[in-house]
Amino acid sequence: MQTFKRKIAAVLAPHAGLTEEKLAAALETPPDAAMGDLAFPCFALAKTLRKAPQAIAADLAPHVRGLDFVEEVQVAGAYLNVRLSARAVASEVLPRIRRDGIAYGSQPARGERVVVDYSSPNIAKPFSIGHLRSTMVGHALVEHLKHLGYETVGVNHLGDWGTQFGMVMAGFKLWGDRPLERVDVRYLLDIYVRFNKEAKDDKALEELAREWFRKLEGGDAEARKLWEVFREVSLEEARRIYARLGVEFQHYTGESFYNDRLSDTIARLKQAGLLVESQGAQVVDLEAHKLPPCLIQKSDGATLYATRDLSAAIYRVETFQPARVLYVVGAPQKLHFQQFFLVLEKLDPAWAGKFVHVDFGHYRLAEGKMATRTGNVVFMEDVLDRGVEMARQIMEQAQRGGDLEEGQDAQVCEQVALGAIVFGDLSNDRVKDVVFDWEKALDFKGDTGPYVQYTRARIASILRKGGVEAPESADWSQLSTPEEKAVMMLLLKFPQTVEAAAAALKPSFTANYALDLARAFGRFYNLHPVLKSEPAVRDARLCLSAAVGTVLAIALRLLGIPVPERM
RNA sequence: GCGCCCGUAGCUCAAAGGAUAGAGCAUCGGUCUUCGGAACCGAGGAUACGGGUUCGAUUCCUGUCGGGCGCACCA
Repeated sequence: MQTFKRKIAAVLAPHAGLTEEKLAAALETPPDAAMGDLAFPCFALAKTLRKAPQAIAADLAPHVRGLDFVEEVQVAGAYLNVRLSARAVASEVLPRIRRDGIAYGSQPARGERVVVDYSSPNIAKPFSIGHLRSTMVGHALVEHLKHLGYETVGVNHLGDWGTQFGMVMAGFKLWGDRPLERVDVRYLLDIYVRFNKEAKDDKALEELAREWFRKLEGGDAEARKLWEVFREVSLEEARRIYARLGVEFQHYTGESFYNDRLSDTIARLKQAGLLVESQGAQVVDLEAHKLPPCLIQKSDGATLYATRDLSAAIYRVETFQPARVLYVVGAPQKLHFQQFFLVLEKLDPAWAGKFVHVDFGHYRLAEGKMATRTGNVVFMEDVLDRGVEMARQIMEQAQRGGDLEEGQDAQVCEQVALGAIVFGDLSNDRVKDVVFDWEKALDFKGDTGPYVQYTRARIASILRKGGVEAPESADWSQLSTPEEKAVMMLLLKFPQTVEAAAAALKPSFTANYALDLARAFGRFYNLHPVLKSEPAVRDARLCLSAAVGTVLAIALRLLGIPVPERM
């Protein structure tokens, strides 16, 4: 796409009084393919050229008309509409995808590192559907950034410290009826829920929880032992889920990791003259930014969330020397991030803009807020398991023509379930809240992950049945239908889509692109036979199909969704 | 009370300041002796409300209403 835009810009720029870069950037896609493939709106030039925009468009038209890849130029009002020749588009994009393969749309290493902090579940609580967004948005961003030449460091900032551990420890000591070796997360959850319930009427329990947490901080052997076991069994579940989701982290540095750095951080803040005392606590005043103060140290001397986050941020900058640090954390914590980013900036002005909060809307239940405390949660593992079950049902009903080999079913069901769940999560703009709905989360029809996977699997099937590799090249003039053209225009658009997704930190761009491409291909192959066409047409269509298969596979990979060959 | 986010079709969501606001689900009607029907085609149906900026606003600014979230010793 850039190639065509640049060439058009080169001939138009001198006559439009714009730089080539600006002109190329102004080129857009018309709303209807019948109008053309690229459009240049002339409104903005009316002032500088002191001419009616329609007249400008008419004046510019002849310059584009001469280009060899241009099939037709039309002036529609103030728009200059350009139709590219299908042959030119095909010879531009199909060989490139063939050559680049899964690297299509990628960029060379740029020697910049990005730390991505994502997933970060709270330990001692089960992994809920609420953790899916951070996990998959973070993973998708990592994949996008890698594709675009960044080096990424995935960090799982486990919530493995804090008073909630005090609650579980206190609860376990009070009611625990299992040996330590036999506790698992759900058992811990029961304790946690019961503790919260009883603490409502019994204030002494809260004090007990605080006391256990103090013991833990003080290095008490028993508290330490409990903490280690609770942490490990929770992590076990999380790792199981990450394995299913195909998510990996370079570092599992949780909050506890920073415990021995907290005093340094506080000293550093003090040295910078940022700490002031307020109501017995140590805070950084942010009045000048019209924000509430950032609490660093409690009146009893204990540290807080912000202290640990500051320590982690400093550690990351010093250890990884990243260009940016992304925090994929829910929108409710926005204020917290604003505050502690400002503190970082005060500590070192060069850090301004280095830290980014990638916020997202939360999952809610139709019945109300999701909260582990009340036991009002949907477990991630249940969603995955039910997804697999539903995939199996659909697979059994489907008339698939016996294309699946023995023993593949289980794996495919898992892959398709993931496709439904993960794609459903990523295809929506991350800033919006989501009301969790079983039917919607496990939808396999229409605008869904399975639809994209299905289209890709059908392409794989066609290529298998063809019994031949798609040829390296073909007579591109055979790709003459509007459906083929539409598909190719989308293929051309893929690289800029990935860039836009990475720039906006919104994997939903890529997800929606994948749907568009799958739909466009669906139209094409329902209307035009590939294998049954005459050899020249067949070869060209095989190339086109292979290219779509490649791009869909890349898109799915960028989203962290498996790509089944058959389903 | 103050602050942030979100209001688009019956429902769930799209839309790089651009042309006639697109999909899916659901509903109704079609394709089908098929390269695998988790498919394809068609129909109806929408920008919460009022100002402003702009040649042009779903998009930017502002006010109202509605929903969500947050606002000091939790994370």
